[in-house]
Amino acid sequence: MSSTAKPQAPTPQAKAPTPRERARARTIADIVRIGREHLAVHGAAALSLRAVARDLGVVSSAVYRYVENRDELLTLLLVDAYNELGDAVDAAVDTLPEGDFAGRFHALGHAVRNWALREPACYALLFGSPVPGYRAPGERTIVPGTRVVYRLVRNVDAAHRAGALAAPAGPAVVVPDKLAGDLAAIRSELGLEVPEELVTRGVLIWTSLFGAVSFEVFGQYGAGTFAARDELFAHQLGLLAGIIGLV
Amino acid sequence: MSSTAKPQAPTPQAKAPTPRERARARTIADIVRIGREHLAVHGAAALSLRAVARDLGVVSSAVYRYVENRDELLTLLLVDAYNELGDAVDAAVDTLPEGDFAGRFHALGHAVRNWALREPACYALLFGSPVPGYRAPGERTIVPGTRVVYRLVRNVDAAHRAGALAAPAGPAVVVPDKLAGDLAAIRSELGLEVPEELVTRGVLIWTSLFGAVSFEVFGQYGAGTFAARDELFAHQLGLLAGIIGLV
DNA sequence: AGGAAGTCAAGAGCACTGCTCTCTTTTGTT
DNA sequence: AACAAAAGAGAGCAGTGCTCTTGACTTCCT
Repeated sequence: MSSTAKPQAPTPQAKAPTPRERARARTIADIVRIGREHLAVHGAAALSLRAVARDLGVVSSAVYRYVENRDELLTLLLVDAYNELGDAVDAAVDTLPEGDFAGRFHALGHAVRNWALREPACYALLFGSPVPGYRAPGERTIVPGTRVVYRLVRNVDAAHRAGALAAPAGPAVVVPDKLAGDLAAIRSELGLEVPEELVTRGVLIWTSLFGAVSFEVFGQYGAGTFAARDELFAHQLGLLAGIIGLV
Repeated sequence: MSSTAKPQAPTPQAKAPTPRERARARTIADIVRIGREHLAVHGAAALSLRAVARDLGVVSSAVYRYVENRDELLTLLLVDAYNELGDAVDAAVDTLPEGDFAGRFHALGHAVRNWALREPACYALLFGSPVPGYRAPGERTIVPGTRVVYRLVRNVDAAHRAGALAAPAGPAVVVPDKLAGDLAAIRSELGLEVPEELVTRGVLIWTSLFGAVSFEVFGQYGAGTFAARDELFAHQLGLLAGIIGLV
């Protein structure tokens, strides 16, 4: 369970949680816990409500008292995983002082990778191919799902404000007009001071970070091609840091 | 169907394909074609042999005469998709002259993205989360699965041999010893002349390319964040080209 | 205190899946 | 024409998501 998963208060008067509500919340938490175990063992697409019910010691239809259907259980697991990843990233980043922008970037990257290797099934649920027939409800997943990228771009923005960003490496590339509109919206929504051209570089290191992690978690590197995967990833992080001027 | 899918010749005397073998090969091709349609509509995990049998106009047990089980059908689809992607990349790259290394890199990137957007389910099968319980047989998938990355690194190597690679952008990053061993093996196996440090950059642009495509295909960009996705991708390709010195 | 309302577990049932088995029909070859 | 191999049909097993009904229990309000 994620530490930031708040106990939901569906009733208007959220003052006194009745014993019934307590028992209900506890059962739902058990379902999520068992669901995560099944997810880790069998994968997302093979997540079975009946199997969860068996492990819970209850008949399959009883689970539907707590979880509307299989999709809602997936949503619960999705939010839980997003928050766990966000917590891991926050904890790793907060270890370093605010001014150590490059160190914080590396800490963020390693935190993502370590969590992904520790929970490959959860990572696949978040960043792998979408589960067929399942559509994540944005109103419940957008906020936890954007924690990592927000943390990433805010770190870059803070480095820019502090004047700690080196001149971006590589030849200057012009930002086309249509793209500039999107970037302007992002900058204003997040209150960024970093210029547009660096926002695109931030997006690139974001997608590249997860691209590297996905290739490793999903087994695209093949069996014996890379034995030194820790070093490979650290090296790639260094290159990405250079792209955006985080030295 | 991929144009490079060779008709398999299981019999020792592969001289005269009997009418029975012809009919059998045709039926298998039909199964793969219908399987691809189902893959595109319902996704990989929901691929159903019974549904394929229905569309084939045959009872479910009959398809087991042609395909050993569901996993083997997945393998057939996997190889077919790998070859289709490889063909698309080859065709796009071969449009440009051999000496236009930067143009060929951009063509490769756009070919990957265009194919992925055209066949998102196939792309998810190749580069998304692994299908639970399915293990791709390496002896059948490694060769078609490495066509794109080989084409990518060979293009970089050719550019290096031609002296067309600019000095790599960004600060110099040392390659640790353990990683150097892996890189040496890759260089000798592929007969590369490009130095180790640039091989790591090649690996980075490889993973970054597919990271960007995956984020777009798998919907990680959210609903309305990026309206100018073509421009965003082209811009990212330009940045990646700069990483490796392809100007 | 007692009844109304709400909650929960259980079980049957429907339609679907992968896969195996047996039986019958088709088909190519001799 | 006869025969053997290949292919199709159908039943069946164990599993899935999900719905519906039934009975038991708890909580709350009058």
